[in-house]
Amino acid sequence: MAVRKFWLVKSEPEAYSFDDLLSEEDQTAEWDGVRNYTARNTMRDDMQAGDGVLFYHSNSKPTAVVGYATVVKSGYPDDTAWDPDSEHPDPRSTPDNPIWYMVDIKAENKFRSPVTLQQIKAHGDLKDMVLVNNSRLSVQPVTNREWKIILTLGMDG
DNA sequence: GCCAACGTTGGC
DNA sequence: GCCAACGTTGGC
Repeated sequence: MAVRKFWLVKSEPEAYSFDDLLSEEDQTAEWDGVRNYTARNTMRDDMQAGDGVLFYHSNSKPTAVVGYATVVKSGYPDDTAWDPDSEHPDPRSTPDNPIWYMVDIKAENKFRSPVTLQQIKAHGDLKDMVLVNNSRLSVQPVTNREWKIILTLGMDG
């Protein structure tokens, strides 16, 4: 079995919040609509069932990791790309030649205390997080150590 | 609402 | 292949 890896996904809570994920059937949703090549590559090539996912709220008060989820289905073509009625249609992407990919994630736990960006920036062992250094990437890797620290802060903090 | 940082597009 | 212009993200 492959080594479990860890990731962070961002969402504006007004668009889709962690509570929205929790209220899905099976607390599971397709992580669709991502239209950035770096994030696409991560979902298509790297994310595997069983991996851990931190769920971050951007453009919110406060901006924070609010819970965590698990990847339940690895990368597969994002069919919303060729749906003209979807929120992020891209006519260049077709079923025969998909450009964009998504994964399925399942909510696990909501944090008792959200871990704010402010906390993360102030924490010596979290300063190197991609979140801090490339604030725009919406699907990004998290180290094993960062995962443990944030889970501890969120569940016990 | 502002604006810096970043990603993408498209002319050359 | 370069790079200027443009659009978007996201913190503040």
